Amino acid sequence: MKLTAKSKGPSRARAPVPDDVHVPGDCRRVSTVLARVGEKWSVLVIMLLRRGPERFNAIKRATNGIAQQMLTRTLKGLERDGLVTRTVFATVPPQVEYALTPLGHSLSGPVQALGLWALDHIPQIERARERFDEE
Amino acid sequence: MKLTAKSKGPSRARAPVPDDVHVPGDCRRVSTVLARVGEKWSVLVIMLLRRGPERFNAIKRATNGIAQQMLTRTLKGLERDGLVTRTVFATVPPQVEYALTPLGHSLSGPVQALGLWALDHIPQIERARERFDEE
DNA sequence: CGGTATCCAGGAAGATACTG
DNA sequence: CAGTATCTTCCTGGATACCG
Repeated sequence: MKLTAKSKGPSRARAPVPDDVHVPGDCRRVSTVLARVGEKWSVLVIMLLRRGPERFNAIKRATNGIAQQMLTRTLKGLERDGLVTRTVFATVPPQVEYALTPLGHSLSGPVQALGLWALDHIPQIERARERFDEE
Repeated sequence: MKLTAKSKGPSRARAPVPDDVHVPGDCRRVSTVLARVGEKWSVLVIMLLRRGPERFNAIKRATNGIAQQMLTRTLKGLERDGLVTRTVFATVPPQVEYALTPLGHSLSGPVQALGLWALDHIPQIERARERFDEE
């Protein structure tokens, strides 16, 4: 979403450029990133990996409660987006290390900002929810 | 995500993280905010309302393609979190105006930062996805 | 105009069992 | 250790119809 822009109507209609730029295509693509951030475990893993590479079970322990397959899926999603690398060492038993890519590190900045905002305002949000739910 | 209070069932989405050791309670609460941001339409509506209050159908037109009920749900969720206000004018036909609260305005900052990051890095992410999907 | 009420498809999250 | 394979629940998003 062009974050300062106004929608103009059906994207198939035409493309007369208005006073500001709203590109529906960009909008859709940005939302795939927001969706990734909104996933339950993705951000937790990203923040964890900021401190350095970790092995599968170390991440699992650190996230405390994630189902094994959910962690597999989460890591695969992050790897697919180029946010995390997966390195297999041919040892016995096998050892797999996950690490943030530069892209992943770069994402962790804005995500951290959002997280800090949330920490700051969660009491206010939770009060609003309670008030709303009372009716 | 269902942002209604405490789910206890073991098989619910967004099951509670155990209260003990490694995951601080704040983590869980932050993730409810991230989940809201990850919803398909929430951020779009927030960004739209930054420029000023809008009526229901104006938002609907601007978001271009949202189903009416999805907009109702989205707005209700934002209202519940105290991010948006809903004002009904007793006119004929009825007129309902939605506006960002100060809390909503405040959230739009970090969200915009994340959106700009996404715009900047989407090509890189999409290339990574294509590469990954080739195998 | 601005909603509810239904119903539906798809997928996210999870529990559990098995494997190289 | 680090995964797959299966099966289940139920949430998200959406389509459609009706209402005050």
